[in-house]
Amino acid sequence: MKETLSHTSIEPLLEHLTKSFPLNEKEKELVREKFHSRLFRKRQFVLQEGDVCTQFNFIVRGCLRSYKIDEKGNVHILQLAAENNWINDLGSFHHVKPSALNIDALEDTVVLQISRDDLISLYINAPKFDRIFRVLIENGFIHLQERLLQNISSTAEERYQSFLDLYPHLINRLSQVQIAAFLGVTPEFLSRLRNIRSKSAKPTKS
Amino acid sequence: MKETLSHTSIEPLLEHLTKSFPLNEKEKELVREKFHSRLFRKRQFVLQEGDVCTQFNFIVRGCLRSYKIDEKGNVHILQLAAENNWINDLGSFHHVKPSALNIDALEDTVVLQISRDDLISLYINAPKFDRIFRVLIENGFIHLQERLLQNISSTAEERYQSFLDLYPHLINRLSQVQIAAFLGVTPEFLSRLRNIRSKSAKPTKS
DNA sequence: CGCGACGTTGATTTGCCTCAACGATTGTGG
DNA sequence: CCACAATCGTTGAGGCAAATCAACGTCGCG
Repeated sequence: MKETLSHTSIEPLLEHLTKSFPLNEKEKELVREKFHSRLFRKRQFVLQEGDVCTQFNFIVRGCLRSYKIDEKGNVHILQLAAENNWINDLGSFHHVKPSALNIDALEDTVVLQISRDDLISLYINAPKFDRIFRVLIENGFIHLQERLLQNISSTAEERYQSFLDLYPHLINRLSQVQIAAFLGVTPEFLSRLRNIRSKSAKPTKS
Repeated sequence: MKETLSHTSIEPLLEHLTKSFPLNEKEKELVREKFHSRLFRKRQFVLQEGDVCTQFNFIVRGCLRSYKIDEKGNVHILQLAAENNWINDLGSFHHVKPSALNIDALEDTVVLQISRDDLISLYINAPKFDRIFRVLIENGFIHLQERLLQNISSTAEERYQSFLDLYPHLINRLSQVQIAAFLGVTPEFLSRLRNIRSKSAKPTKS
């Protein structure tokens, strides 16, 4: 990966935003002005528990996770976010209060960030962003709802299958430990799940 | 409960909306024009699995639940919503596709409804509603995220305690069956949980 | 009044966790 | 570039939280 971010294009973000609604030149200029790129190395923190989440993060390249550590020290991954995805702690961001979450990098990752103040000024300068971010958050809400539904109504095996369907681009980029923490099972149990599956799966080439 | 809805006030909704941002008279008039009240009797469906969710529902009085029925016939409650809360299937509503959820009434319930088309016209006629609904959905997102976090990182007992803390106004209005379906445990197990708790809880009056 | 939903309790089962051990891989400092 | 440590993925044995199945008294409602 390049060491310098000077050539990091804001194009992926503009493209992503215009998917909801077309932007005029003034609005594009606002985006170019308010968002700033930043590189996070693998394992580097983007947000640490106890800190206030001050930035909205759009991922240009790489992969981040948000997670909570429970009192026993177990890691529970709330979100996995790769290219063209958003990640932050919305509650901490909006209410300007300490976050219970950590966000860190699973790979070297380039993000485009906007601060809370700049986002608010974006809303004020161009109300279209109210609409765009409304739609973005609606989509996030829908995705979160499906994950919760999955979580409360499925077995670990079904959740694993669902993960394979929904995150095909990530299965070869993440360790089993991370996948297990996302599914909400131990790595040992995920290993057993995969083992059982591979035995029962298409014994065609016998 | 009154049989007629003719006197149902739209005031609770206006009050709720102005909590985010003040509305001018024109905007209030739009709300009065676009929202319509409706009564659902206990056990009546507001939305049935397979149907498209065409309405945004704001609860004036009563209590609704959204839930999914899994292949074994078990009920999993996604949301419990009482006075001054919103409930719908946002995914079905926005993408105009069949819902996987049911919504029905746990009590006789009065809601104020707005259709998808009317909501869109609201956004077009007064962009402030883009902002208001952005904030509403942000709050819904934050709440949903906390629920998911709770769900993946806590035991049934902790979730029950959390429910007592977060929904004090509902504990005496819901049957244990409903609470269990919300917590994601069987009614039998919830009964045992309560039993153990009441034994270990303050033996002050001995 | 009768019937179906509710809340409880007991016995048994099960899905997943815990702890422990191992070889294979990764990565890192010397 | 090697040596050592750390992490990873796997497997086994045992344990626990919660589900399942069954039975029974109670209560609200039609």
